[in-house]
Amino acid sequence: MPPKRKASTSTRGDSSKRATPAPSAPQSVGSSDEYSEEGEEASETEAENINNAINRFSVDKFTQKSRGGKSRPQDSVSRVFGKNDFSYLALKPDHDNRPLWINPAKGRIYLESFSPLWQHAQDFLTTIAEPQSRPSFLHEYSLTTHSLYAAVSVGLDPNDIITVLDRLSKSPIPEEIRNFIQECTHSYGKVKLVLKHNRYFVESSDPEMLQKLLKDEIVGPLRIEGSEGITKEKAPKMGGLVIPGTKNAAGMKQQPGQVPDQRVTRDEDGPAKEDDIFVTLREEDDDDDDADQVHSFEVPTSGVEAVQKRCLDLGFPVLEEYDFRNDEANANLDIDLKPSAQIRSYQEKSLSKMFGNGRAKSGIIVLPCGAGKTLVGITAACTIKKGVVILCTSSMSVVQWRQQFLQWSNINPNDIAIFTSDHKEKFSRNTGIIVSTYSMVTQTRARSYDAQKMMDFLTSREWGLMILDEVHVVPASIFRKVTHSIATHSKLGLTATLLREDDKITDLNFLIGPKLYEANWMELADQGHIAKVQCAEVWCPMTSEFYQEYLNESSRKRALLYIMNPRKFQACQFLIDYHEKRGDKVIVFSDNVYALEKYALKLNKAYIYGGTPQGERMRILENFQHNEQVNTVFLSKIGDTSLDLPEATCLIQISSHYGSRRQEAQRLGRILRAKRRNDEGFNAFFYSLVSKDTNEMYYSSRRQAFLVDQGYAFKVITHLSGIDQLPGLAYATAAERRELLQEVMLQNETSADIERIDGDLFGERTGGGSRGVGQKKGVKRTAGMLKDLSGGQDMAYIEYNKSRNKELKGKGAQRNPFFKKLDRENEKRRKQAQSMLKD
DNA sequence: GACAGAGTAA
DNA sequence: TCGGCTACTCTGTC
Repeated sequence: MPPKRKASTSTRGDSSKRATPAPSAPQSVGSSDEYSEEGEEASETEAENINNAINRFSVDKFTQKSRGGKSRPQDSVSRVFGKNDFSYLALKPDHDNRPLWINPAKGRIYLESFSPLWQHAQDFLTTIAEPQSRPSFLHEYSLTTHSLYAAVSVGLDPNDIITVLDRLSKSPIPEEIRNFIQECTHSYGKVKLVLKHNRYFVESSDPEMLQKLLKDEIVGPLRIEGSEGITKEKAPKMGGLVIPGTKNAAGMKQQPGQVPDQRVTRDEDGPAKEDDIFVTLREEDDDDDDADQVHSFEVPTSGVEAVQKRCLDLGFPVLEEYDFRNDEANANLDIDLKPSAQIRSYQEKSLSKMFGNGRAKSGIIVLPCGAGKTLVGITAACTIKKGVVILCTSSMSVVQWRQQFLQWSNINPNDIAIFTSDHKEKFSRNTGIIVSTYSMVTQTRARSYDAQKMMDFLTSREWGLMILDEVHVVPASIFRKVTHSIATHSKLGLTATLLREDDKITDLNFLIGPKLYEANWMELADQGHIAKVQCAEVWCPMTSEFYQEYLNESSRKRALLYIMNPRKFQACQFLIDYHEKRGDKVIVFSDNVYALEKYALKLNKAYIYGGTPQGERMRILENFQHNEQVNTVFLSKIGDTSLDLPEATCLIQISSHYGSRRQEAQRLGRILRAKRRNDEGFNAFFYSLVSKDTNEMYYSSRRQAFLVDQGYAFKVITHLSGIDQLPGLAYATAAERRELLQEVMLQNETSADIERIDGDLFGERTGGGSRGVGQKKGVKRTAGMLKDLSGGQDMAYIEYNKSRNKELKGKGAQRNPFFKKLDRENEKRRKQAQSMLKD
């Protein structure tokens, strides 16, 4: 088989799996003759399958034509692409100069990122479509109803969308896409949800639309009797709104002739004619129907979510806008950005989407961690200048938000209050900012007296803005209540990773609002706003002892084995040593607290997990940040969300939560804000330690999907050169490794079932049957034997291991005392390890 | 300030 | 694809 052809086809096979579309390139595909000389070999690969299909083509050619449905022109390889054959789409003569391919069946848009028009096209596409995958050369976007709603909400006209799309596309816009855009956009903004005096009203200037809703089986019954009314409303003008920290409110609203902001266009040098792509988009909003009559009816607070969801399903999404400049009912808050706070171009872009027409639109802004999400939130608050509620996931980030507010704005410290379990402050004046956690606000059980009073305060008034940090958690069943239990005129969701492993993420479209802006990570890295990162996956072989146990354990217990793999430990030790010598600050992540503690104590490093008291967390982080001696810190998954670790430059991941893409991305985000990022050739490092030939490999690939979509490339490291020469390498001898294995197995069984310890160490062995997987008895027994050989049943061995003996003593009586003792033990050791930090 | 207990996310 | 398991946060009591 000619290698050349094989290579080319397999490339196509691979790429179609990820970003590359191969959408409609009839000319580029060879004729059937070229392929027909291929032999009929057994199909091993996908590429092979494709070839076989091509070979069969001559037979299928006629049957296919006679098949019903639309008759599209077919060519030699149409059969292969099936529904994805778009060869009927004609290419424009100058298609080479245009960067977009469009898939009419799925609404997917593919952008050639090497095109000179790339920058323009990207700005446009992020406005009208959702980025799916942005690797080096070809970016994939998806045109969805939500993305189109968002586009219209920032002031784009459907015809403009089609015009610009057409200008950028290699082929004329397919009919399907035109219709889709028209349909999605024409009813947008017809229905509004308005908060007035703590009551919600559904408003529309079109009485028919309202009638339609009142007749709807879901919305109708929710109406509060006798609340229909007609009001006159004057639509506000955009003019004069300036987002603090920016030169002007910019974004889509620049005057056609105006020279665009330098910072925004710094690295754009496309042909001059392309600047007018956006001219059509910069026209003023069609607020022609100013002073229109508005019809409305009231819905109860509890019904708001249902109404929003229903309207979205019906195809007229509810618009939530806050005309804060004309709001006289709520007191103004005295707040402004400090002059020193300079907003970056992408922050400005995202804010201009939010305040695009002079009012505040609810929605979500997606920025990588370290790119200044907090500052975006603060700027939004400074623009609206009304009462603000900020919700975070942990008490730690509550403190940080407050600090950031004090740092970037001139807010009076008395006007910004914290509401968590141990701080229940109130602001002294009639309006202010409250920072709290989701769980504090959604708490359903009995509250302490103070907390209840605080909640009453929160729910009894109207707020101008609610900032939802880490907004991807909101769709979770109880957190979503916050969106309506606190009355607010606008909502701003912030997150780095708009991802969940379940399908609730789309709920955010009606819980909060559309995605207003999503940054491109690679671009921010190129511009020096976030650090460049080298990603690597380190493959650590399992030692034979560990692998033996691994093969014989039920899946649940396997995890601990591959996390505690001595080779992984060594790799971790080596990498820490290597990077500390380079002067890096290293964070090690472990999802598993047992492993976290084990690693940290063995390597004599500080660690933080959920049980670490607030004060101690602060102290450790403080030291990590400023103390030259403390260059490594171990974090449990508490570090995934909301910890602010400005100076880390290297990250090592030793265990993680299954295939959670969010976690991976969030962790990576921890090193993106490195201050040295602008040094020549500076790189941050992200290592994922994976035990070879275990489930971890599979999870790891799943986890990386998001980052790969963001354009990151993972290198695979199979050998760390010099690791064997490292002085003081842990678990270098077989004896040490056996001891570790023994400990791990014990721990393993301890957490799984306390009774087992008796059987394992003191009781009689009852063969394979007692240990879970019954089917593989023969193998199990062998494993038991191996374990015995390794010292498991040997009392002498146990005597050597004093601390373990102590634990075993406690174990005999009851279940709980054992755990208590174990915990106390761990606590003691932990304190010892960390007391060194206090000096 | 420590601890138990409950509820939640993922 | 599903469900388990773990970590985390908050409350209230001592």
